[in-house]
Amino acid sequence: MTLDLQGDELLLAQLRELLSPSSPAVKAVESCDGRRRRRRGSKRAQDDDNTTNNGKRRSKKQKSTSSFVTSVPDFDGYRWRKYGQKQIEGAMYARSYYRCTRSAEQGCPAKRTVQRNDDGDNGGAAPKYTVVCMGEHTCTATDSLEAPVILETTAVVAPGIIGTNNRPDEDDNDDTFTSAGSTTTTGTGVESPAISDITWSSSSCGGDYVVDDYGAGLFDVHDSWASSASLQEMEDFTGPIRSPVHVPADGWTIDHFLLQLANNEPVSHFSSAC
DNA sequence: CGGATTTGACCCGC
DNA sequence: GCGGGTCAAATCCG
Repeated sequence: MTLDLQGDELLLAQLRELLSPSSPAVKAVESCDGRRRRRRGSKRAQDDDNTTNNGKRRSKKQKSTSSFVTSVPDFDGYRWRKYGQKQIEGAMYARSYYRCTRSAEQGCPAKRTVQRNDDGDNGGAAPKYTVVCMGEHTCTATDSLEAPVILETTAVVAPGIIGTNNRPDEDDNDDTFTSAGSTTTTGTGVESPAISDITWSSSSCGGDYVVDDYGAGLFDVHDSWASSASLQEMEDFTGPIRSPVHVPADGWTIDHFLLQLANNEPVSHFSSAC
């Protein structure tokens, strides 16, 4: 994955630019550098006697975590709500903390952190992000807008999915892409997340392992299809799914996919529809 | 107006 | 004590 990858990422970047106007995430970025947010004081220091010590603190250990590296971190099929951002020691970019938007309604424990990799120069292409998922989704997708549909190509993007910033020229808060905001639905709410050359690893079963080749092979790039299929068509997922789209089985969630990858199992849900 | 984001402070494991 | 993870008020934005 050297030259081809760069080409793919170039294409990705171009697609991002094409679709970015529809992305609220980009707006967020723009607003970020456009005007500085006013400092807001936290009242914590004043009334911390009853606001912080009410036993609501987390337990730091998460049972199962899985991580992967992707240039499209906002792919997931779920909606995420950002609840924190932190500059990590030794990391060039801040780490963002997300939890499932249904954590409140349905008590979904799923969380994830997204951190842009310090991969320096990648030719202005999409930067890579390390996404660490913690906990599994217990929320149902029935009432949500997410009906994960995996495209086979890394270059294919869902409406709004890639509208995230991924701007290599941002140096500080460019990981403020919004996963939640990017999950714009089209009609039936069918979503078509795209995975771009992901590198998976899992610590859920002890010991990390990387499935770089696996992921790369799974989501092989089909430039020809990606470029021949018009973006308009791709945006219209209310209709029948086109052949290059892999439709997951019932009850599929990204977690299943994560688990399968983590267990080095064949991803049977992704039957080749080509 | 309600949901999402920002961000400083706080908590807690190591 | 340090640093990562979380909280929650303030703010933004559609």
